[in-house]
Amino acid sequence: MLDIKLIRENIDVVKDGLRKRNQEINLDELVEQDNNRRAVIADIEQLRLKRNTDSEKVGKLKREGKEPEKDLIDELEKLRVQIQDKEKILAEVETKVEDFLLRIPNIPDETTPVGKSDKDNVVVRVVGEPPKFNFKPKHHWEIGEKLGILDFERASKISGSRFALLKNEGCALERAIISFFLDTHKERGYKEVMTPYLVNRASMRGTGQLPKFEEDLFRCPDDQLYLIPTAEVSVTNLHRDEVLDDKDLPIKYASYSACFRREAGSYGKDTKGLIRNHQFNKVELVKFVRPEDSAKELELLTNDAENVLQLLGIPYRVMALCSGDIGFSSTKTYDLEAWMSGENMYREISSCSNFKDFQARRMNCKYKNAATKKRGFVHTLNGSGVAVGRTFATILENYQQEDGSVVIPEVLRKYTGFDVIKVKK
RNA sequence: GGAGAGAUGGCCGAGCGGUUUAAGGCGCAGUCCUGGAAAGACUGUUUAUCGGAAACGGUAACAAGGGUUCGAAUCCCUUUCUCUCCGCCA
Repeated sequence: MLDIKLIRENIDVVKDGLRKRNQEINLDELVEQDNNRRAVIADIEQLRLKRNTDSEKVGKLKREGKEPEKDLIDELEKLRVQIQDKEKILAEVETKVEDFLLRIPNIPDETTPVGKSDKDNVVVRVVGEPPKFNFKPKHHWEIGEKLGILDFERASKISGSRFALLKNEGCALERAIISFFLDTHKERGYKEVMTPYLVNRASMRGTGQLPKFEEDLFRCPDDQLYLIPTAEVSVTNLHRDEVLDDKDLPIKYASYSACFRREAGSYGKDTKGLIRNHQFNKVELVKFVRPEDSAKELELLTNDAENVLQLLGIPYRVMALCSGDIGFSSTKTYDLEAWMSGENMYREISSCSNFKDFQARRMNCKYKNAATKKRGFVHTLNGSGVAVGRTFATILENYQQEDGSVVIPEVLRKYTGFDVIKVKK
């Protein structure tokens, strides 16, 4: 959520930021609504002031054993009704302004490249070389089914399309990837948390999924709960409505979770394999930092995500997303794209973003500045560290052998207990 | 699912229609005292928002929302959460 004061005082800056996102939002209408809100508040406060002083008079008289005059009581009765009416109006106006604010995206950072679509994203660096094959590399779903570690047919029998079923060494490999990610991030100062997968509306609003992206979420309406699309939601909301201690910052969390996405609007895209499933595993990195540190912390967070790809020997590139392609809550995002030999292209495997105070304001998450003794909103960041199913897929595609077997990357072997997945005879 | 108890400031805890400006304590900060410290004394110590250059002042907040009342932390209703007991289930 943007600060209404920022919008009032620097409306051109905000308009400019939204223009870079190709967003048409009538901010003048919002300011008009907010003016109205302020006028109603001023009215109510005047009325309450009068009520408070006159009621005090009544109380004083009663304590002295005297009866207050009827005129005074009548006047107060009238005030009560007036205040009640105005309060109803205020509630409506406030809801209107808040709902408006909750649907405005964050404004892009100055360093975010300006552009319209993913075609305008900028390659920041390319790390590692795609492996060379003297045969035609297969897609991961072909490899996995042949090895008996992936079974999409039965997954769709059980649940439908866009679900995966892991079997045999596939299960061990998935668990190995998760453990490897968590252990590696913990060595770099992240604290591990395991959080609920079902969260309430307030949490979804806090990180920005609601109210605008309801149709992207799996819902349990009977219980007013939502399945998390990423651990970002539950981990970031750990500190909703809290005031953090300056000396504890930055706070860094690593969290494994299953993630659930309806993928509404992506019909026909990536229908095969592990790339775009309704349910998938992910290790997420989340940071709470001082505002002055967030730019630097985004670079470090991205490096931490890159680190696991480097250790796995997966070639990747870092993309700076352009203003038209960054997410609703983000000011700046780096995507890590892993090389997929079967598809002969780079695919997103991590997305690292700096939200600045956008989520913190929605969540009311503050910190007390030790030097100034003032409270302010923290900055939040997060990034995948990294997507587990997609890592599984890149390993199959990049480490496949001509005979159909898959070699396990060195760093995973102590977790899997085997160093190759062989084709069953 | 049933029955009951509860939710008050950073923390503990009183208050159960109007001098609450939320007692008292702990903690924290400052001043005095001291060679230094402890102890002691005194002073201060929430947040949001509006007005104001500031000092300061208004308004709101005692889990959340609604109601009763001239006036609600206090009475009534609903919801959420915590705890205890019973039942059911793993």
